[in-house]
Amino acid sequence: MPGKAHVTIQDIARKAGVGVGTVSRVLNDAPNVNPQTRQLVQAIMAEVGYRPRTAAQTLRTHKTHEIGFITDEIASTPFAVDVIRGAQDAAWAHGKILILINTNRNPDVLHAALETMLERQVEGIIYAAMFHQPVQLPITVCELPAVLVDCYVEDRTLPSVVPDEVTAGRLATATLIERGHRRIGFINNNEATPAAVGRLAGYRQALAEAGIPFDPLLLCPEASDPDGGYRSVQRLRQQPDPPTAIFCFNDRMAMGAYAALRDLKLAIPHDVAVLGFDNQEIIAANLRPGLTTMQLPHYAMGQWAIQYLVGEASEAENSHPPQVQLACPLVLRESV
Amino acid sequence: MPGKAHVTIQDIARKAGVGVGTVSRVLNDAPNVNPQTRQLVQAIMAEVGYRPRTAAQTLRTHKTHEIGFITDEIASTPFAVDVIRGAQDAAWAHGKILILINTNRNPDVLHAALETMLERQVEGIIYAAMFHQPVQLPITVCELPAVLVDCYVEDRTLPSVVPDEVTAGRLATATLIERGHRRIGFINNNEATPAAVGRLAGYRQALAEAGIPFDPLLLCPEASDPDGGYRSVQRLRQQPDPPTAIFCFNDRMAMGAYAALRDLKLAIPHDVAVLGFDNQEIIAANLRPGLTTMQLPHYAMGQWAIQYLVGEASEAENSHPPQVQLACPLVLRESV
DNA sequence: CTGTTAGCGCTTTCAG
DNA sequence: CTGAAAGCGCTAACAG
Repeated sequence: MPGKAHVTIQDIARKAGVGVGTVSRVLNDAPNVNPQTRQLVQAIMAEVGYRPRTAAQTLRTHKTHEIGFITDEIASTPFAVDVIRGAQDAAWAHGKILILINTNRNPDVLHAALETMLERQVEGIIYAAMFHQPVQLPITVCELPAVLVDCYVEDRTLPSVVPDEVTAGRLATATLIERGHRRIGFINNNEATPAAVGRLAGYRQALAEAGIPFDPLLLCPEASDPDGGYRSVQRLRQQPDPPTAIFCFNDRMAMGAYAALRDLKLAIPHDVAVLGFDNQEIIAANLRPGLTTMQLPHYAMGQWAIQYLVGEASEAENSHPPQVQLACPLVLRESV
Repeated sequence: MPGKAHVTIQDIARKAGVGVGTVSRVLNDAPNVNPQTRQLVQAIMAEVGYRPRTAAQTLRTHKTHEIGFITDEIASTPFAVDVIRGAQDAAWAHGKILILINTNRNPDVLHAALETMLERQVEGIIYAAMFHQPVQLPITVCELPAVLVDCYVEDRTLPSVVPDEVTAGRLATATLIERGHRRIGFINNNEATPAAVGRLAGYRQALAEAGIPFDPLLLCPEASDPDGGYRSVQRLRQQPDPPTAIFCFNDRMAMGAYAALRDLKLAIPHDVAVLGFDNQEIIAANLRPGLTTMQLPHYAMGQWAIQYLVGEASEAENSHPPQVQLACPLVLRESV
């Protein structure tokens, strides 16, 4: 007598003195079952610790309740986990489970990952990049519903959800303008990413709306780290008519800006207001004074991706794959 | 004629003029197949884009190649993703795929998650906590191989992998001693976690090994945030014989220590050396001078968990579940 | 080396 | 309301 075999629907059918069909029905909460019978069957199931085998159900129904989640690289940014969290929470709420594969930016792995997911018959695929960027994907993705998170394909043939960089840049700048500032410096990332381009557009838009002319002297493209922020502030403050407020591409640059301002004996926000981007708690909440900053909608993007995938069926072949932009909330602290 | 049905092994068998058995054999790289036949079959498979259905294989073989990964809460610490990365990379290397469920510390979700994984017949379960701690788990886990990451059960009945806090505390302190310091302050977390208790033990051990008497005045239990670090340094430096080196429970406290030292016009490391814990890049690499700190083996723990699960079969009912402690490497920068 | 034949455990008509 | 029967797509003997 080998190790105890798996308890099947047959076993419990026999013990209950009913047919397997009936057992299957109570298992799936089908309505047409005699309450008495149902109770009996359930009791026996509980007693023997019966557990349906997912593989068998899947083979029969062709429903896996799985969603593939592929990332280019999980690690890079600390808040990127929020995308996973958002997706995971939403998936669980919808009775779906997440299959996770990290490609480490390796095209071969990506290809294999896609293949694996196709073989598993996942119900949809989420491809998440760790920062807002255009991507190229093997066409295979098209074989089933897919959503891009924090990235998009140039030809827009795949649905995608990204942060609304322009509005965020505009909101950040407008916040500074509302505080009475007219000379607002923008320390931008010197790489032409969607984030840099979008936020700059938003910055100019806010300026225009307030009737403030754009001054190229106030724009500082730099390396997106603390040093870049430090150098930019030095440069900015050397000008004849220096900015009284500074909008930084990210919190790390803002960190450098704080250091530069301190070295220049300038008080925040009294002498110069500073506004960051990313809301990296470790920086934003711990800087003195607390850094006012914009928050990326990572959790919301992960959530949206799942919701789109789950609801997609009802939309039946929508003409254009949606290209959604999610708002970046302002996190107000004491630096403006 | 409905939407094209899935291409099965039967289809390709027919097209190739062979039996399904043969097709199955080439699919599984079985040795006993005529090279000619194999090529033919493979060609046809490629041509029609055949893809084996995982569910069918699983139902038949009872092998899922899945490993469940359960976390208590993904978000809290930014470096926690490294555990996932380590596990994911190792899993992929072993042909296993990860099923991810985040419980948000909800016992009901945990229970349901376990149930789901059992139904899926995962080959093993990893339960990862987001910081080193004892945990309680429903016994269900015992039904299949499980590994605890960054946590353990009090009775040690489940294998677990955690950071070697004692050795880390000893190494950190010894590093300071080597630099010639005799008065070494330890700003510890004021909660009695394994990390706090272990590192303190290591601190005392290193002191003892160097023949330096332990001075309770140099021990500062505090809230593990920048403010706690700031306050501690103020207190420590007020003493008649103040420490010339400070070991901080984490980088955030070290961040506060830097601020306090700056306010006291004390230079790092010239006047006072500072050593942190966690190697949170955003802090450690950006502080001036760069913070020397200890690194938690997150990636390695995730990796170890998978390797244990995969290799476990060969160990055949080992008497005691292993309780592994992984080393925390020292990351040398300029603060000591 | 290869075709045939049983099922894996479950769902789903189809008759009662 | 319920039992019986037919597979889902694949693997694994078992005879050739």
